[in-house]
Amino acid sequence: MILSSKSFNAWVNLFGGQSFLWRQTNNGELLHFSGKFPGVLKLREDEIICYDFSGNVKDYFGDEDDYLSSLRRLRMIDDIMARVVSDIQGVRVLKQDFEEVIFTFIISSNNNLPRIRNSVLQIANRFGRKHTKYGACLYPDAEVISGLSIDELRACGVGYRADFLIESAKIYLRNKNSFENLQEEALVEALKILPGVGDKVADCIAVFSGRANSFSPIDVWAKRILREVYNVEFSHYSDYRKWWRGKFGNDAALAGQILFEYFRNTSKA
DNA sequence: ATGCAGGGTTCGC
DNA sequence: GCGAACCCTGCA
Repeated sequence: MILSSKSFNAWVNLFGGQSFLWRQTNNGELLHFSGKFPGVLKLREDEIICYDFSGNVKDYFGDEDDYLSSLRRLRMIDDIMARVVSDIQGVRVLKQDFEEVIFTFIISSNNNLPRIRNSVLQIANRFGRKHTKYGACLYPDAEVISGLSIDELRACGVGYRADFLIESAKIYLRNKNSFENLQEEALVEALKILPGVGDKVADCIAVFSGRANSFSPIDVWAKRILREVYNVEFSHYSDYRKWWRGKFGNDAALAGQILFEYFRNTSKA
């Protein structure tokens, strides 16, 4: 499969904080060291070539036509979106494996991107199986994580989240089926039974696995941007979800990614 | 050098 | 509902 660089910004989408399961190899390719969905991307000037993905590649990266019609709708919402959408290209929302997003984003709470990435990579390298072709270690599944010790995980730099990961893995394995038919708010509420998963991480899981699109995760940056750009601020997290849905409907998840990319880089907020 | 924030959540009151 | 603690690193 081939993606156009213009309609898919690999650097932003894969390394901007939606996923922690990508890394550059020494020959410059991008490796998805996911245990569920491994594969390799080669970046050319104007296209991205996907190799050896075991699953449905198209589903993971999102459909180009859906993306373009979302952009058309977002452009018409207000002047801010009109400007932002025309300035930013190729920012999308990934549809990652549900289980893997859970067990990488638990590590993200009160943490920073380089450290999260480092922890995720260490967990893969120590406890993941090797990819048959590339020899890289792939991120372990919930089954494996549930069997690790706190010390083994702490050695990967996750700190107090080690306990969250192990306990959540056990609870997830027992309740796997209960998540299957849930989406949007119902899904984020259900996800909060997992220790280490609060409002924000639940939103990340739902949105970055493609199972919610009517809101976008609210972190410190998002709060800052929404306050300064749209002049909105709430004390209850769920009020942000309502605001997103009211403003952007089913394009809210994409709107969030595009807005944050724009205002974080250009610091025009 | 000390303090604080970093893509928050849990626990205790 | 509210504040504090949490593991650890980088940066002011």
